[in-house]
Amino acid sequence: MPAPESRTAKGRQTREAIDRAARTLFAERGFHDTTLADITAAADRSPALFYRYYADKEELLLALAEEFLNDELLPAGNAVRLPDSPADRRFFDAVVTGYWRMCKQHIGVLVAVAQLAPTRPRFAQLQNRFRGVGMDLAAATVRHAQSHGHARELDPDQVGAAIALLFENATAVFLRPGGLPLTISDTDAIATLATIWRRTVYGC
Amino acid sequence: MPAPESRTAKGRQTREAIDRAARTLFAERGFHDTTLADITAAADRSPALFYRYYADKEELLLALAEEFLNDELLPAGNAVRLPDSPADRRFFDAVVTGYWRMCKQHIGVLVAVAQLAPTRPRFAQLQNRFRGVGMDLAAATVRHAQSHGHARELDPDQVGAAIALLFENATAVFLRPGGLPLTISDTDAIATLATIWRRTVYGC
Amino acid sequence: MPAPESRTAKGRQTREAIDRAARTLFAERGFHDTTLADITAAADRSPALFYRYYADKEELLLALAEEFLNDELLPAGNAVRLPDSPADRRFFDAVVTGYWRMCKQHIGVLVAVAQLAPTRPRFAQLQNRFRGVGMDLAAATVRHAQSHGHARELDPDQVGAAIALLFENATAVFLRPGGLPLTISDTDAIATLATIWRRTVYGC
Amino acid sequence: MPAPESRTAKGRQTREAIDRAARTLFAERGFHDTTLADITAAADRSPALFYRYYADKEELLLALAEEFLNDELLPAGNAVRLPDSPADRRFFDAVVTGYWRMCKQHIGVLVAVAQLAPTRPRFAQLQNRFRGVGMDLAAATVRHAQSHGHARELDPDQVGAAIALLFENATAVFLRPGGLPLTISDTDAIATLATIWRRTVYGC
DNA sequence: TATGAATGAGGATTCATTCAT
DNA sequence: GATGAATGAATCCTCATTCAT
Repeated sequence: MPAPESRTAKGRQTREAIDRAARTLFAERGFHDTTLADITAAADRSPALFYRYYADKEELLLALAEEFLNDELLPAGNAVRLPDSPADRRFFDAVVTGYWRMCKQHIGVLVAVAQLAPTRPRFAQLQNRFRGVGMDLAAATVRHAQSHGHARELDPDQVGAAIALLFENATAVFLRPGGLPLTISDTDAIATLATIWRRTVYGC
Repeated sequence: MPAPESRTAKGRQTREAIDRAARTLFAERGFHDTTLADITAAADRSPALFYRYYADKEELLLALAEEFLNDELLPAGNAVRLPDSPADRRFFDAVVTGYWRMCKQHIGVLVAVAQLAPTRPRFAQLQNRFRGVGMDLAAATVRHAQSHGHARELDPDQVGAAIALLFENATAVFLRPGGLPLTISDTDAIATLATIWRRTVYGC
Repeated sequence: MPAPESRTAKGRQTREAIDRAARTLFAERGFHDTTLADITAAADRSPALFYRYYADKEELLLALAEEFLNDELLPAGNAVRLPDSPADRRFFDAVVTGYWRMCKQHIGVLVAVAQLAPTRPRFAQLQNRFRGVGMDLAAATVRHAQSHGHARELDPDQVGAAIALLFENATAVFLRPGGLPLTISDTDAIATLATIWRRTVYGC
Repeated sequence: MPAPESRTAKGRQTREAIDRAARTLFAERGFHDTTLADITAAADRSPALFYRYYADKEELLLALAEEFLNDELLPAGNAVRLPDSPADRRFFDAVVTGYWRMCKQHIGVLVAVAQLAPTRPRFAQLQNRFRGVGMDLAAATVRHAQSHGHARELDPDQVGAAIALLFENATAVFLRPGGLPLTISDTDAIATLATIWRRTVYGC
């Protein structure tokens, strides 16, 4: 039923209005507390219209998430180089900053996916693809460091996974209002994450 | 309406049956996909009986979480000592192992709280109290290390928060089936977390 | 199941505690918003105990109403004399005062009966027996006046009914807090009712 | 959620079907014994549809009552003139007849409001607005009579209130089947009420 | 494409009432 | 006589989803 590529301009506008409304509402209320009626109302459209574009609410989230993953996260992940040396603080800062910015734009989608993942295998897999980007990158930095004589004792994959999970949760928590008692600026949060990553890999 | 401490033995049994059922189901299906009917059925009781013990599903979760926090997590947190030296790997392993074990018992509650926190302030606060335990401890290890000349550049509170978020997400993910593509044994997971913590604090 | 005359003293106490609680609660919240649990809790007894004394909530109300009717209203109604003359203001004042006082004690029962009467024939009949007392008396004053040359044009029964309905509603309204925008003292209310009755019958 | 004025004709029909069903059922069974399912079934609609038009059963009653009050009772009340003289029986008959007819159309609403008023402040206030119409009018006739030398001893407001309460109860009782043991035709009831009112004011 | 109206299925919740002790 | 525990049968209400236009 959903047209693969919505033909008319009007149709595209509607779809985008729905997407935008969903992203905002997911960020504010999470997945379960956002009803389809909320979304279509926020998009100034009729409830029935939703079904011209998506089969159901999960399909919508899936589409938003895939879009984020394929259009932003994966390309960004592939473009990353590895650090030149233990002293290359620029590398860690730059990567974390980029990651942070992207997540900030799509925090609603990330939160919604995280709410569904424990229950729906489909979303668990999706979430793992998100994680994979970070895991692979972090693991690569470990291997890279090891090839230069550092961090001998570390298991690259396990450490990579842990680093990715740290980042995932940190964005989810810091990027939402009221997430923590402690208020931390974006800059500080980024610096802290970069530091932990770096010290884990290089020990300094 | 729910008697503060159910008087009779029968009542206590029922309450525990409900609690047990809820813990299991929350772990399996999360909060939103567990209905009250599911819980009472799993506890082999009538749906109406639920309301003798809890006002609603959120109240139940709150009680389970408070119990975990007050009876296990906080006492354990208070009992922890600080590491003797950078070489005191025992310290980190022991603490992480203890934390891991406790979370494993209550993973359903942790998952459910995490699902509600983005939406319900009450649960966001509760979650922060959980986090607080880890944050304080991790921050203390940073300060302790600094007082011995290590980790000068770190902000103890921010690093403490990050470490706590790492642990929170790692337990949530590793302790559930299908959480990650990568399968990691409990021992390995514990070792990895302890290592990241230690290297962040002491750089080795 | 309910013992006709509760044997033991303890039993009588319990029954009276329940009756008292019901009267109070009916007055405060009406019949439908008073649950059996409310009543037994207010009586400091267990819910199950209720059924030793009454078959259900309606039976309880019925008993309270019958008691009021048979023990107070009917005897009082029978004891009334007729007015000596058009100038006998004492008569009307005294009768209305007595009626007012009795109703004040049992306003909860009256309100509850009034709430059920539109629906349950049993209570409609009961309500009519209450009304009958006033109707008969008022009709008698009309006939009495006519036998002395007054109020020729009036139909005694119809006027009696109307006067009774006036009194019924006036007590129901004035004897409950917030009943009317206008606040009227008991004395004034009584005087006004007596006056309307008298002027209707004697025209002065 | 309920559109202010349902746009389409179909919507208006449905709303009216629900209103009609509610008026009938309230008249037959009162408020508490009429379920939403009863109403929607009588309106030949699905239960869920109710919530497109009203938030709940009380909101529905409120709307019906406001409509009656604002569209019929208040305009009629404002249009009334005062009696020319003590002999102006036409006045009293006409006013009472009009009132009687209006109430007859909406007896269900009146009964339902009366059932809720003892408990819900909102409905108590509403009921007082209904009463206000009669109270003001009756009080005005007293004042008018006093300005021509009659009824010196009466307090206009208190007598007005009492007359209004008489009418309120008389309609509630006579306009429902089985209300009284005594069967009285509409004409007789109207005549009796008019007479009591007139005699109270003018003494003849 | 778009919409207001309509619905079915399901979950939370309440309460009178009964049971076992 | 008394009680805490337990239950079945409603009822309200929500929401994703479909229909008719």
